[in-house]
Amino acid sequence: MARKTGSHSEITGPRIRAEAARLFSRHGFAAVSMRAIARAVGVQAGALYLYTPDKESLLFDLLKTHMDELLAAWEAEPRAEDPAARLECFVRFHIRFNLERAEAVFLSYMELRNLSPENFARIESLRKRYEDALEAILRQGQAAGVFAVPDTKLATMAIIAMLTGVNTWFREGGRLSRDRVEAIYWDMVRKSVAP
Amino acid sequence: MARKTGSHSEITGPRIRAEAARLFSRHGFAAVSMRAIARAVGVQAGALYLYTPDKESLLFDLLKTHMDELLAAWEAEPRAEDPAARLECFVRFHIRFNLERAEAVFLSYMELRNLSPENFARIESLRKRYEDALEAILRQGQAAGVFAVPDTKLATMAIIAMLTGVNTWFREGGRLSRDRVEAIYWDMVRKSVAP
DNA sequence: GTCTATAGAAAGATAGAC
DNA sequence: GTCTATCTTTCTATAGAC
Repeated sequence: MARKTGSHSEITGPRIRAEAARLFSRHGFAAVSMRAIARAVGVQAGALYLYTPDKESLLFDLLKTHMDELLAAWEAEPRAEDPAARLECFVRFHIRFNLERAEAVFLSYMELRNLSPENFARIESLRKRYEDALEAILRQGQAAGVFAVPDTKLATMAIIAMLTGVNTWFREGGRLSRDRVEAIYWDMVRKSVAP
Repeated sequence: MARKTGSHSEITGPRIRAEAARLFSRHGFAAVSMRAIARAVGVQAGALYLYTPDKESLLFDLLKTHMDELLAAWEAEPRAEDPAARLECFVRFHIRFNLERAEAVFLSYMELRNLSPENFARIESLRKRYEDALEAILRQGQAAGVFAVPDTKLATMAIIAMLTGVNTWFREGGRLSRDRVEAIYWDMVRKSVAP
Protein backbone atom coordinates (compact mmCIF):
# COMPACT_ATOMS: atom_id res chain seq x y z
CA MET A 1 0.00 0.00 0.00
CA ALA A 2 2.64 2.50 -0.98
CA ARG A 3 0.12 4.40 -3.03
CA LYS A 4 0.21 8.15 -2.52
CA THR A 5 -2.78 9.99 -1.13
CA GLY A 6 -5.04 11.21 -3.91
CA SER A 7 -3.85 8.73 -6.50
CA HIS A 8 -6.82 7.07 -8.21
CA SER A 9 -6.01 6.78 -11.88
CA GLU A 10 -7.83 3.50 -12.31
CA ILE A 11 -11.13 4.98 -11.19
CA THR A 12 -10.77 8.66 -12.12
CA GLY A 13 -10.37 7.96 -15.85
CA PRO A 14 -13.68 6.08 -16.19
CA ARG A 15 -15.40 8.57 -13.90
CA ILE A 16 -14.30 11.47 -16.10
CA ARG A 17 -15.73 9.74 -19.17
CA ALA A 18 -18.98 8.92 -17.39
CA GLU A 19 -19.52 12.44 -16.07
CA ALA A 20 -18.52 14.02 -19.37
CA ALA A 21 -21.03 11.80 -21.21
CA ARG A 22 -23.75 12.72 -18.75
CA LEU A 23 -23.05 16.46 -18.90
CA PHE A 24 -22.45 16.63 -22.66
CA SER A 25 -25.67 14.76 -23.39
CA ARG A 26 -27.65 16.94 -21.00
CA HIS A 27 -26.30 20.40 -21.83
CA GLY A 28 -24.35 20.00 -25.06
CA PHE A 29 -20.60 19.79 -25.61
CA ALA A 30 -19.99 23.51 -26.04
CA ALA A 31 -22.06 24.45 -23.00
CA VAL A 32 -20.10 22.21 -20.62
CA SER A 33 -16.82 23.55 -19.25
CA MET A 34 -13.85 21.47 -18.19
CA ARG A 35 -14.37 22.95 -14.75
CA ALA A 36 -17.93 21.59 -14.68
CA ILE A 37 -16.71 18.10 -15.54
CA ALA A 38 -13.98 18.32 -12.90
CA ARG A 39 -16.49 19.45 -10.29
CA ALA A 40 -18.79 16.49 -11.09
CA VAL A 41 -15.89 14.07 -10.77
CA GLY A 42 -14.57 15.70 -7.63
CA VAL A 43 -11.16 16.85 -8.88
CA GLN A 44 -9.68 20.16 -10.00
CA ALA A 45 -9.84 21.21 -13.63
CA GLY A 46 -6.13 20.79 -14.20
CA ALA A 47 -6.29 17.11 -13.25
CA LEU A 48 -8.46 16.34 -16.29
CA TYR A 49 -5.51 16.97 -18.57
CA LEU A 50 -3.77 13.91 -17.18
CA TYR A 51 -6.47 11.85 -18.92
CA THR A 52 -7.17 13.76 -22.11
CA PRO A 53 -5.02 16.08 -24.22
CA ASP A 54 -7.96 18.43 -24.74
CA LYS A 55 -11.72 18.72 -24.58
CA GLU A 56 -12.42 17.53 -28.10
CA SER A 57 -10.41 14.34 -27.61
CA LEU A 58 -12.61 13.56 -24.63
CA LEU A 59 -15.69 13.80 -26.84
CA PHE A 60 -14.09 11.77 -29.61
CA ASP A 61 -13.15 9.05 -27.13
CA LEU A 62 -16.78 8.77 -26.01
CA LEU A 63 -18.15 8.56 -29.56
CA LYS A 64 -15.48 6.16 -30.79
CA THR A 65 -16.02 3.81 -27.85
CA HIS A 66 -19.76 3.88 -28.41
CA MET A 67 -19.52 3.06 -32.10
CA ASP A 68 -17.00 0.28 -31.48
CA GLU A 69 -19.26 -1.27 -28.85
CA LEU A 70 -22.30 -0.95 -31.10
CA LEU A 71 -20.57 -2.79 -33.95
CA ALA A 72 -19.11 -5.43 -31.65
CA ALA A 73 -22.50 -6.06 -30.02
CA TRP A 74 -24.23 -6.43 -33.37
CA GLU A 75 -21.56 -8.82 -34.62
CA ALA A 76 -21.98 -10.90 -31.46
CA GLU A 77 -25.70 -11.37 -32.10
CA PRO A 78 -26.78 -14.83 -33.27
CA ARG A 79 -27.00 -14.75 -37.05
CA ALA A 80 -30.26 -16.08 -38.45
CA GLU A 81 -30.23 -17.32 -42.06
CA ASP A 82 -33.76 -16.25 -42.94
CA PRO A 83 -33.83 -12.54 -44.00
CA ALA A 84 -37.06 -11.83 -42.13
CA ALA A 85 -35.66 -13.38 -38.94
CA ARG A 86 -32.44 -11.38 -39.33
CA LEU A 87 -34.40 -8.19 -39.87
CA GLU A 88 -36.46 -8.82 -36.75
CA CYS A 89 -33.23 -9.44 -34.87
CA PHE A 90 -31.82 -6.12 -36.13
CA VAL A 91 -34.93 -4.16 -35.17
CA ARG A 92 -35.00 -5.57 -31.65
CA PHE A 93 -31.24 -5.25 -31.24
CA HIS A 94 -31.19 -1.61 -32.34
CA ILE A 95 -34.02 -0.55 -30.01
CA ARG A 96 -32.63 -2.50 -27.07
CA PHE A 97 -29.01 -1.42 -27.46
CA ASN A 98 -29.88 2.23 -28.04
CA LEU A 99 -32.19 2.41 -25.03
CA GLU A 100 -29.45 0.93 -22.86
CA ARG A 101 -26.97 3.59 -24.04
CA ALA A 102 -29.24 6.58 -24.38
CA GLU A 103 -26.59 9.14 -23.43
CA ALA A 104 -24.01 7.87 -25.91
CA VAL A 105 -26.59 7.58 -28.70
CA PHE A 106 -27.70 11.14 -28.12
CA LEU A 107 -24.09 12.34 -28.22
CA SER A 108 -23.27 10.40 -31.33
CA TYR A 109 -26.08 12.16 -33.21
CA MET A 110 -25.87 15.64 -31.69
CA GLU A 111 -22.21 16.39 -31.16
CA LEU A 112 -20.59 15.25 -34.37
CA ARG A 113 -20.14 18.84 -35.49
CA ASN A 114 -17.80 19.47 -32.57
CA LEU A 115 -15.25 17.00 -33.90
CA SER A 116 -12.34 17.90 -36.14
CA PRO A 117 -12.86 16.86 -39.79
CA GLU A 118 -10.53 13.87 -39.31
CA ASN A 119 -12.30 12.61 -36.21
CA PHE A 120 -15.69 13.28 -37.78
CA ALA A 121 -14.76 11.09 -40.74
CA ARG A 122 -13.66 8.28 -38.45
CA ILE A 123 -16.97 8.21 -36.61
CA GLU A 124 -18.96 8.47 -39.82
CA SER A 125 -17.17 5.52 -41.34
CA LEU A 126 -18.08 3.41 -38.33
CA ARG A 127 -21.69 4.51 -38.62
CA LYS A 128 -21.63 3.62 -42.30
CA ARG A 129 -20.48 0.11 -41.43
CA TYR A 130 -23.47 -0.28 -39.15
CA GLU A 131 -25.87 1.01 -41.81
CA ASP A 132 -24.31 -1.39 -44.30
CA ALA A 133 -25.19 -4.30 -42.02
CA LEU A 134 -28.87 -3.40 -42.27
CA GLU A 135 -28.69 -2.74 -45.99
CA ALA A 136 -27.14 -6.18 -46.53
CA ILE A 137 -30.14 -7.78 -44.84
CA LEU A 138 -32.54 -5.82 -47.03
CA ARG A 139 -30.64 -6.76 -50.20
CA GLN A 140 -30.62 -10.40 -49.22
CA GLY A 141 -34.38 -10.40 -48.60
CA GLN A 142 -34.97 -8.48 -51.82
CA ALA A 143 -32.98 -11.06 -53.78
CA ALA A 144 -34.90 -13.89 -52.12
CA GLY A 145 -38.20 -12.22 -52.96
CA VAL A 146 -39.36 -11.95 -49.35
CA PHE A 147 -38.91 -8.16 -49.22
CA ALA A 148 -39.99 -5.58 -51.79
CA VAL A 149 -38.45 -2.17 -51.16
CA PRO A 150 -38.19 0.43 -53.92
CA ASP A 151 -34.66 1.37 -52.81
CA THR A 152 -32.57 -0.51 -50.25
CA LYS A 153 -30.45 2.54 -49.37
CA LEU A 154 -33.49 4.67 -48.57
CA ALA A 155 -35.16 1.84 -46.72
CA THR A 156 -32.02 1.51 -44.61
CA MET A 157 -32.04 5.19 -43.67
CA ALA A 158 -35.80 5.17 -43.09
CA ILE A 159 -35.72 2.16 -40.78
CA ILE A 160 -32.75 3.37 -38.74
CA ALA A 161 -34.30 6.82 -38.27
CA MET A 162 -37.59 5.27 -37.23
CA LEU A 163 -35.96 2.93 -34.69
CA THR A 164 -33.60 5.53 -33.25
CA GLY A 165 -36.58 7.80 -32.69
CA VAL A 166 -37.70 5.52 -29.86
CA ASN A 167 -35.02 7.12 -27.70
CA THR A 168 -36.77 10.50 -27.89
CA TRP A 169 -39.95 9.41 -26.15
CA PHE A 170 -39.49 6.04 -24.41
CA ARG A 171 -39.45 6.14 -20.61
CA GLU A 172 -38.89 3.08 -18.45
CA GLY A 173 -42.02 2.30 -16.46
CA GLY A 174 -44.27 4.06 -18.96
CA ARG A 175 -47.39 2.80 -20.69
CA LEU A 176 -45.57 0.16 -22.76
CA SER A 177 -42.80 -2.28 -21.88
CA ARG A 178 -39.62 -2.26 -23.92
CA ASP A 179 -40.51 -5.68 -25.29
CA ARG A 180 -43.95 -4.46 -26.39
CA VAL A 181 -42.36 -1.46 -28.11
CA GLU A 182 -39.93 -3.75 -29.94
CA ALA A 183 -42.86 -5.90 -31.10
CA ILE A 184 -44.86 -2.91 -32.35
CA TYR A 185 -41.93 -1.43 -34.26
CA TRP A 186 -41.10 -4.84 -35.72
CA ASP A 187 -44.69 -5.10 -36.94
CA MET A 188 -44.41 -1.76 -38.73
CA VAL A 189 -40.99 -2.49 -40.19
CA ARG A 190 -42.04 -5.95 -41.33
CA LYS A 191 -45.03 -4.58 -43.20
CA SER A 192 -43.12 -1.61 -44.64
CA VAL A 193 -40.72 -3.90 -46.52
CA ALA A 194 -43.29 -6.57 -47.41
CA PRO A 195 -44.04 -7.39 -51.06
CA MET B 1 -34.64 60.85 -46.93
CA ALA B 2 -33.92 62.21 -43.48
CA ARG B 3 -32.73 58.82 -42.39
CA LYS B 4 -29.47 58.84 -40.50
CA THR B 5 -26.46 57.04 -41.83
CA GLY B 6 -26.34 53.47 -40.54
CA SER B 7 -30.05 53.17 -39.80
CA HIS B 8 -31.36 49.90 -41.24
CA SER B 9 -33.76 48.42 -38.73
CA GLU B 10 -36.08 46.99 -41.36
CA ILE B 11 -33.34 44.87 -42.86
CA THR B 12 -30.98 44.30 -39.92
CA GLY B 13 -33.60 42.47 -37.83
CA PRO B 14 -34.31 39.77 -40.43
CA ARG B 15 -30.61 39.52 -41.26
CA ILE B 16 -29.77 38.87 -37.62
CA ARG B 17 -32.32 36.05 -37.47
CA ALA B 18 -31.10 34.55 -40.74
CA GLU B 19 -27.43 34.60 -39.76
CA ALA B 20 -28.19 33.33 -36.26
CA ALA B 21 -30.17 30.42 -37.73
CA ARG B 22 -27.35 29.59 -40.10
CA LEU B 23 -24.63 29.76 -37.44
CA PHE B 24 -26.62 28.02 -34.69
CA SER B 25 -27.53 25.15 -37.00
CA ARG B 26 -23.97 24.80 -38.22
CA HIS B 27 -22.02 25.09 -34.96
CA GLY B 28 -24.60 24.78 -32.19
CA PHE B 29 -26.16 27.49 -30.04
CA ALA B 30 -23.59 27.42 -27.26
CA ALA B 31 -20.66 27.47 -29.66
CA VAL B 32 -21.80 30.62 -31.46
CA SER B 33 -21.00 33.96 -29.84
CA MET B 34 -22.97 37.14 -30.20
CA ARG B 35 -19.82 38.61 -31.76
CA ALA B 36 -19.87 35.91 -34.43
CA ILE B 37 -23.47 36.71 -35.31
CA ALA B 38 -22.72 40.43 -35.41
CA ARG B 39 -19.71 39.84 -37.66
CA ALA B 40 -21.82 37.78 -40.08
CA VAL B 41 -24.45 40.51 -40.20
CA GLY B 42 -21.90 43.29 -40.52
CA VAL B 43 -22.64 45.20 -37.32
CA GLN B 44 -21.02 45.45 -33.90
CA ALA B 45 -22.00 43.07 -31.10
CA GLY B 46 -23.71 45.77 -29.10
CA ALA B 47 -26.13 46.52 -31.92
CA LEU B 48 -27.69 43.05 -31.62
CA TYR B 49 -29.24 44.03 -28.31
CA LEU B 50 -31.48 46.51 -30.10
CA TYR B 51 -33.23 43.50 -31.61
CA THR B 52 -33.16 40.89 -28.86
CA PRO B 53 -33.02 41.19 -25.08
CA ASP B 54 -30.54 38.32 -24.89
CA LYS B 55 -29.11 35.35 -26.75
CA GLU B 56 -31.70 32.80 -25.63
CA SER B 57 -34.60 34.98 -26.77
CA LEU B 58 -33.03 35.02 -30.22
CA LEU B 59 -33.06 31.22 -30.30
CA PHE B 60 -36.60 31.04 -28.96
CA ASP B 61 -37.77 33.48 -31.61
CA LEU B 62 -36.34 31.25 -34.34
CA LEU B 63 -37.94 28.08 -32.97
CA LYS B 64 -41.29 29.69 -32.26
CA THR B 65 -41.49 31.19 -35.74
CA HIS B 66 -40.60 27.84 -37.29
CA MET B 67 -43.25 25.92 -35.36
CA ASP B 68 -45.91 28.55 -36.09
CA GLU B 69 -45.12 28.41 -39.80
CA LEU B 70 -45.12 24.61 -39.80
CA LEU B 71 -48.58 24.47 -38.23
CA ALA B 72 -49.94 27.21 -40.46
CA ALA B 73 -48.59 25.53 -43.59
CA TRP B 74 -50.11 22.18 -42.65
CA GLU B 75 -53.47 23.78 -41.90
CA ALA B 76 -53.36 25.50 -45.30
CA GLU B 77 -52.96 22.18 -47.13
CA PRO B 78 -56.03 20.91 -48.98
CA ARG B 79 -57.86 18.48 -46.71
CA ALA B 80 -58.70 15.14 -48.32
CA GLU B 81 -61.55 13.15 -46.82
CA ASP B 82 -60.09 9.70 -47.47
CA PRO B 83 -57.65 8.73 -44.65
CA ALA B 84 -55.15 7.18 -47.06
CA ALA B 85 -55.15 10.31 -49.21
CA ARG B 86 -54.71 12.50 -46.14
CA LEU B 87 -51.83 10.34 -44.93
CA GLU B 88 -50.11 10.60 -48.29
CA CYS B 89 -50.60 14.34 -48.14
CA PHE B 90 -49.03 14.46 -44.67
CA VAL B 91 -46.03 12.36 -45.73
CA ARG B 92 -45.31 14.50 -48.75
CA PHE B 93 -45.97 17.74 -46.89
CA HIS B 94 -43.62 16.82 -44.03
CA ILE B 95 -40.74 15.84 -46.30
CA ARG B 96 -41.18 18.84 -48.56
CA PHE B 97 -41.59 21.44 -45.80
CA ASN B 98 -38.71 20.09 -43.72
CA LEU B 99 -36.33 19.99 -46.67
CA GLU B 100 -37.20 23.60 -47.48
CA ARG B 101 -36.43 24.67 -43.89
CA ALA B 102 -33.53 22.38 -43.08
CA GLU B 103 -31.78 24.87 -40.78
CA ALA B 104 -34.85 25.58 -38.68
CA VAL B 105 -35.76 21.89 -38.46
CA PHE B 106 -32.28 21.04 -37.28
CA LEU B 107 -32.45 23.77 -34.63
CA SER B 108 -35.88 22.76 -33.43
CA TYR B 109 -34.59 19.26 -32.67
CA MET B 110 -31.08 20.02 -31.44
CA GLU B 111 -31.29 23.20 -29.45
CA LEU B 112 -34.36 22.71 -27.30
CA ARG B 113 -32.19 22.12 -24.25
CA ASN B 114 -30.86 25.67 -24.49
CA LEU B 115 -34.29 27.13 -23.81
CA SER B 116 -35.59 28.07 -20.39
CA PRO B 117 -38.16 25.59 -19.01
CA GLU B 118 -41.00 27.98 -19.88
CA ASN B 119 -39.88 28.50 -23.46
CA PHE B 120 -39.15 24.79 -23.84
CA ALA B 121 -42.71 23.98 -22.81
CA ARG B 122 -44.12 26.46 -25.33
CA ILE B 123 -42.22 24.88 -28.21
CA GLU B 124 -43.07 21.36 -27.11
CA SER B 125 -46.78 22.14 -26.98
CA LEU B 126 -46.63 23.37 -30.58
CA ARG B 127 -44.81 20.21 -31.59
CA LYS B 128 -47.47 18.16 -29.82
CA ARG B 129 -50.17 19.87 -31.85
CA TYR B 130 -48.39 18.86 -35.03
CA GLU B 131 -48.03 15.26 -33.88
CA ASP B 132 -51.71 15.24 -32.95
CA ALA B 133 -52.58 16.13 -36.53
CA LEU B 134 -50.90 12.94 -37.75
CA GLU B 135 -52.35 10.83 -34.98
CA ALA B 136 -55.87 12.03 -35.86
CA ILE B 137 -55.36 10.78 -39.41
CA LEU B 138 -54.22 7.39 -38.15
CA ARG B 139 -57.16 7.12 -35.75
CA GLN B 140 -59.58 8.01 -38.50
CA GLY B 141 -58.14 5.37 -40.82
CA GLN B 142 -58.08 2.83 -38.02
CA ALA B 143 -61.77 3.47 -37.30
CA ALA B 144 -62.59 3.17 -41.00
CA GLY B 145 -60.72 -0.13 -41.21
CA VAL B 146 -58.29 1.05 -43.87
CA PHE B 147 -55.31 1.18 -41.47
CA ALA B 148 -54.26 -1.41 -38.90
CA VAL B 149 -51.66 -0.09 -36.48
CA PRO B 150 -51.06 -1.75 -33.10
CA ASP B 151 -50.82 1.68 -31.39
CA THR B 152 -51.62 5.00 -33.03
CA LYS B 153 -49.35 6.98 -30.66
CA LEU B 154 -46.31 4.84 -31.47
CA ALA B 155 -47.13 4.82 -35.15
CA THR B 156 -47.23 8.63 -35.03
CA MET B 157 -43.79 8.85 -33.44
CA ALA B 158 -42.38 6.19 -35.76
CA ILE B 159 -43.63 7.87 -38.92
CA ILE B 160 -42.49 11.36 -37.93
CA ALA B 161 -39.01 10.11 -36.98
CA MET B 162 -38.73 8.23 -40.24
CA LEU B 163 -39.78 11.21 -42.35
CA THR B 164 -37.66 13.75 -40.48
CA GLY B 165 -34.67 11.49 -41.04
CA VAL B 166 -34.69 12.46 -44.71
CA ASN B 167 -33.07 15.75 -43.71
CA THR B 168 -29.94 13.95 -42.48
CA TRP B 169 -28.98 12.53 -45.85
CA PHE B 170 -30.90 14.22 -48.70
CA ARG B 171 -28.87 16.48 -50.96
CA GLU B 172 -30.36 18.47 -53.81
CA GLY B 173 -29.03 17.19 -57.11
CA GLY B 174 -28.23 13.77 -55.70
CA ARG B 175 -29.22 10.34 -56.98
CA LEU B 176 -32.94 10.81 -56.33
CA SER B 177 -35.26 13.76 -56.90
CA ARG B 178 -37.25 15.09 -53.99
CA ASP B 179 -40.45 13.85 -55.62
CA ARG B 180 -39.03 10.35 -55.99
CA VAL B 181 -37.98 10.36 -52.34
CA GLU B 182 -41.49 11.40 -51.31
CA ALA B 183 -42.93 8.55 -53.36
CA ILE B 184 -40.60 5.96 -51.87
CA TYR B 185 -41.28 7.06 -48.31
CA TRP B 186 -45.00 7.14 -48.97
CA ASP B 187 -44.78 3.56 -50.25
CA MET B 188 -43.10 2.45 -47.02
CA VAL B 189 -45.47 4.39 -44.76
CA ARG B 190 -48.53 3.16 -46.66
CA LYS B 191 -47.49 -0.45 -46.23
CA SER B 192 -46.45 -0.02 -42.60
CA VAL B 193 -49.98 0.99 -41.57
CA ALA B 194 -51.81 -1.37 -43.91
CA PRO B 195 -54.13 -4.07 -42.55
C1' DG C 1 -29.49 52.70 -35.16
C1' DT C 2 -24.85 51.85 -34.81
C1' DC C 3 -20.51 52.65 -32.99
C1' DT C 4 -16.45 52.28 -29.53
C1' DA C 5 -15.14 50.98 -25.16
C1' DT C 6 -15.40 48.33 -21.30
C1' DA C 7 -17.12 45.95 -17.07
C1' DG C 8 -17.17 41.54 -15.10
C1' DA C 9 -17.31 36.75 -15.50
C1' DA C 10 -15.75 32.52 -17.29
C1' DA C 11 -13.46 29.76 -20.60
C1' DG C 12 -9.27 26.24 -22.19
C1' DA C 13 -5.00 25.05 -21.03
C1' DT C 14 -0.38 25.06 -18.50
C1' DA C 15 3.35 25.45 -14.59
C1' DG C 16 5.09 24.09 -10.56
C1' DA C 17 4.41 22.71 -5.61
C1' DC C 18 3.44 18.62 -2.97
C1' DG D 1 -2.01 12.05 -9.36
C1' DT D 2 -3.82 16.09 -7.74
C1' DC D 3 -3.78 20.79 -6.26
C1' DT D 4 -3.33 25.87 -6.47
C1' DA D 5 -2.39 29.62 -9.16
C1' DT D 6 -2.34 31.86 -13.31
C1' DC D 7 -1.84 33.16 -18.38
C1' DT D 8 -4.47 34.40 -22.14
C1' DT D 9 -8.53 34.60 -24.56
C1' DT D 10 -13.21 35.07 -25.09
C1' DC D 11 -17.73 35.67 -23.60
C1' DT D 12 -22.51 38.32 -22.56
C1' DA D 13 -24.17 42.48 -21.78
C1' DT D 14 -24.16 47.53 -20.92
C1' DA D 15 -22.87 52.73 -21.21
C1' DG D 16 -22.41 56.61 -23.63
C1' DA D 17 -20.76 59.13 -27.95
C1' DC D 18 -22.45 60.30 -32.49
